[in-house]
Amino acid sequence: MPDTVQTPYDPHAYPPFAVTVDVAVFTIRSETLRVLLIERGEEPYKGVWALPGGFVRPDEDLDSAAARELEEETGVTKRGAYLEQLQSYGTPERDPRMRVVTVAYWAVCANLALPKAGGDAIGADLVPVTEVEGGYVRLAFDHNEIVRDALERMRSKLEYTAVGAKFCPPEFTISELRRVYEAAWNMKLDPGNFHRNVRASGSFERLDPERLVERSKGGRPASLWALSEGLRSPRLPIAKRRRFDDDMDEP
Amino acid sequence: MPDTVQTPYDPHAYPPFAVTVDVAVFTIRSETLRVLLIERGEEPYKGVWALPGGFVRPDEDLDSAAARELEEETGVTKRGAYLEQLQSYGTPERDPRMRVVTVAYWAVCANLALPKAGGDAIGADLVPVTEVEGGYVRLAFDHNEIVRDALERMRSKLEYTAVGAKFCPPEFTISELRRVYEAAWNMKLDPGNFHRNVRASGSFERLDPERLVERSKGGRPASLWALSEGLRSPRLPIAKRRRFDDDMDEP
DNA sequence: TCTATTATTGTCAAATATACAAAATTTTAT
DNA sequence: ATAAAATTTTGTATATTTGACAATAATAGA
Repeated sequence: MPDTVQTPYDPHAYPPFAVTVDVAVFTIRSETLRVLLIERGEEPYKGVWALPGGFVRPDEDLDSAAARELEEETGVTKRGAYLEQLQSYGTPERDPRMRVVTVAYWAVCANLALPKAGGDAIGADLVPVTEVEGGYVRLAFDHNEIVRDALERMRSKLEYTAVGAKFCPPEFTISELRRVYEAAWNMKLDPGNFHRNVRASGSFERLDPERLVERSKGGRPASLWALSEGLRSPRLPIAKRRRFDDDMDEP
Repeated sequence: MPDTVQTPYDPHAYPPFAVTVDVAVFTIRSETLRVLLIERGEEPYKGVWALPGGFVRPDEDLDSAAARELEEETGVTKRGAYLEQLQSYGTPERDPRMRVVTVAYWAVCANLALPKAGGDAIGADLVPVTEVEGGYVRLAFDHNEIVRDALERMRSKLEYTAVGAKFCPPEFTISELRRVYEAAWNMKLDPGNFHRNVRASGSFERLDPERLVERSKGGRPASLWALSEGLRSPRLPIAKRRRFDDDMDEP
């Protein structure tokens, strides 16, 4: 810009920032979409629930820092999960200590073990996202906003990618996958139509002529399926987020 | 994590980072989608083309910093453009001077004036994105990657939001809007179907019984349209990115 | 006036989605 | 053992949406 005589800012004084990563880890437990929260053991916000996260190390990539935080809190390595950058948050007052910009990530894990407190956390839990979205759980910093944005991104990605499979173990039935969508979107989906969409998406493949029983409760045994290769974008959406009768919320 | 006796990292030593914003400003000029680039006047990468950007000031919001950079380089205020955060880039070696994390934004402007050099730029230009995507223009830092990601996000948002209208002046014809899509996706769209989709999207409204002529070349005069209110998500996609005969590239 | 050009509306067939029925194959209850 | 219920899977009829393209409208320019 046309810098006049008096420049209000010296571009050579790089203002010092701290940079952190925070990760919204989603999983499904007892038919409920949950987010991993830790209870902070240090000021600021000591004793308050927050997303797992921490400072990016001097020689560490942002993605690596997020993967490290993910593994520290869950024991799950990057290969066993889906991890994607969301966006950054950096209002000047978001951390009372100093100027901190956080790079937020979201992750999806299958069958997350009940987390143990560790590091600077005095507690940890898998909290139903309805409690966060409903405002019943107040999080530290701007983490309520981050969770809201992460949920929106995750729910939207379910429509046109195969990321939903990351909520399941490597081998899963189509009904198990459908229950992922039903928990994440809080709505019922038609089993027949969902089945057809999964097959047509081209993102999944049936495991040989196997059958699965164990999943109790009677009914015809289901075939096992797996992600066909990596996590490519499927040609067709797995499911559209539209209403299907039932007592659940509308989208 | 189960911190053992020897912790490999002291969490109280906040590693100092510099934080910048970089903005990929898109516009359309002579039927061509272009991105605003500046020629750096300072080391590193002096004389190399780069995205406009700069350091976030100590008391400045990230969005404000991006809006400031946008206005400094284009003279366009946030109200006249669309500005959205993309994501952050922070590999340790991306800036040879020091550890810099950049928060990338993308913006859409209508009728951008040919930019003047200013500040730490010795040149500026609106470069066709094909030259950047084709690898004919090598940008400073990781800005080639940022432009690629910004393009992908922008093109994808054209499908299900009304952001394309921001390439046009406040009042525009449906054909002008169609040419935005055609330039951005590098493909022809069927005029009739596009017209129907715009009307059905619910994101635009026709300006009273006005007509427009001036847009030379003969033909029936077109109605003027405008974004109906802010930039909400339309109920229906404006256009699907599928082929329509012609000599342009396939999607 | 006649032709070319662009805008707008309309039409029809193909593709897709939705609702729902039916068949297959198991567990659980009687 | 038999019946009933549950669950997966395939199929089908209808409605909706899309894509291709025709038809009409309204102008500029020759």
